[in-house]
Amino acid sequence: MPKLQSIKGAYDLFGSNLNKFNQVKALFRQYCENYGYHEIETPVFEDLRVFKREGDTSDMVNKEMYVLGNDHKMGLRPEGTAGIIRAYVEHKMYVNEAPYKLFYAEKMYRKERPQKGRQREFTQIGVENLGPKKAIIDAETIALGYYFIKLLGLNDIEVLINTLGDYESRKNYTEALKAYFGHNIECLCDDCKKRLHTNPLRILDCKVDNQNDVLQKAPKIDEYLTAEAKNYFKEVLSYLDILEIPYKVEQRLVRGLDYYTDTVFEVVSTNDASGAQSTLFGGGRYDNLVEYFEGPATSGIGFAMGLERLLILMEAEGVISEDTEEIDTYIIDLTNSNPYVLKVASILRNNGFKVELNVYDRKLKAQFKSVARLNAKTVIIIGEDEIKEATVMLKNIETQEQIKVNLDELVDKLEEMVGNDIDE
RNA sequence: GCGGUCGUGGUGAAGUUGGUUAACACUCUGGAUUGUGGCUCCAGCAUUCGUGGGUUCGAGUCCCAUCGAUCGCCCCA
Repeated sequence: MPKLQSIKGAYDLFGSNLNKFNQVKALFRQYCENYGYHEIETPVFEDLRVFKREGDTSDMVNKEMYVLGNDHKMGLRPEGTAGIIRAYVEHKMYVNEAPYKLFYAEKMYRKERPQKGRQREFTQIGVENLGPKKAIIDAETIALGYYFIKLLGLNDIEVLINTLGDYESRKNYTEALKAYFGHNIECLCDDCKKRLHTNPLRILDCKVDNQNDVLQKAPKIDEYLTAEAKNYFKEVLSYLDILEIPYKVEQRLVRGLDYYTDTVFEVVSTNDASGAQSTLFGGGRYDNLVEYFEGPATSGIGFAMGLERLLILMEAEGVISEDTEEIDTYIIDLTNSNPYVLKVASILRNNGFKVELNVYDRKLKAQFKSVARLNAKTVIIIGEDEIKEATVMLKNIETQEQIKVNLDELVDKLEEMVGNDIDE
């Protein structure tokens, strides 16, 4: 049997790392609830058609999805939105008052080459806001993500925003680009020649061809936007101004998913620590997704944030609070496992105290080492004498004060000691 | 999916042009006259160098494969 290890791009999470994960998740849950969002969990695997829709050109769905089942009809979710919309329609959540707001913190799967800030199994925390389209909601959603990152203490971030117009605008624009670049294909780099077929909008964002004259003169999205779409976008921006959220309108910003319409946004890190994966969260509005799942015409907007990337940055910017774990008391046992010791521990634990007890035959000194390691606020020492008298030696680590207490008043005494510590 | 770099114990790591017992530090375990620690001192802890194969009298050190990590491309969270 060879030594087994975790699968490429999938990682074990434990100890202080898991702790940090849970801290950020807890904060996110709380913050989402401030905005009236409710948590949802959907299955990690779904019918392939949930993720892969007709005409979908994205790599994420076509190349990077883990396909499951003997008949290859299921897939591991590469993103959260599709599954949630499926659930939204399946359970007719649209009967609730709009907007209906959902958030999630779940694992996603994408078969890419692992890299810093990019794993095959990773965690996304995100939101979906379903209901009639309204500019104020777009701004509110961006605000939720932006302020959450600020709440974590992160500073080196930038908000990029753009509009794709409605579904028709986007389609027309894509066609126009295909035609335009098709005529000028010789001027493009090799990558862009490929992009012409896969994702023409991406050409606009090419680093190689950036200064290329052909690129500079390419058709602009503006020309394909309806007046309505333009006004909508303006309105979104005005709300962001009011909220004092700094943003940069990035005409070339295109998201990888095909379902986006109107507002799209991306928050990137400007910190070097994020390496080649600088996007912290991205999202946008989608007008047709609910209908795709046979639900009533409903718009939606959401974003997803990479939790692992968030933590890389928090580490780099030094904003992670290392919370020191402490326990209320450590029970030192000098008797070699007399049942009395276990009974005392049990009584205290049932009264809400965090208690650890010595279970091995160890010298007093070794046991005191555990006291320090576990960050115990108090120590309880039990030897033959204490058992005989049904008492316990209780010591306050901070003040060094030590008293003998009867078993029946131990809970109160400990409460006093531990309680005092908290007040100070 | 493509290209570059790397892979030594729980951790950080040293290991010369291949040559007997794999440095050092932290952690951990035990001890320093038998009921009071966090300091100090002493001792112990990798049959083995990601894994498999090859070259060689001899490989952690060279070659191949494989797995993994990492950086860039691509893509995206």
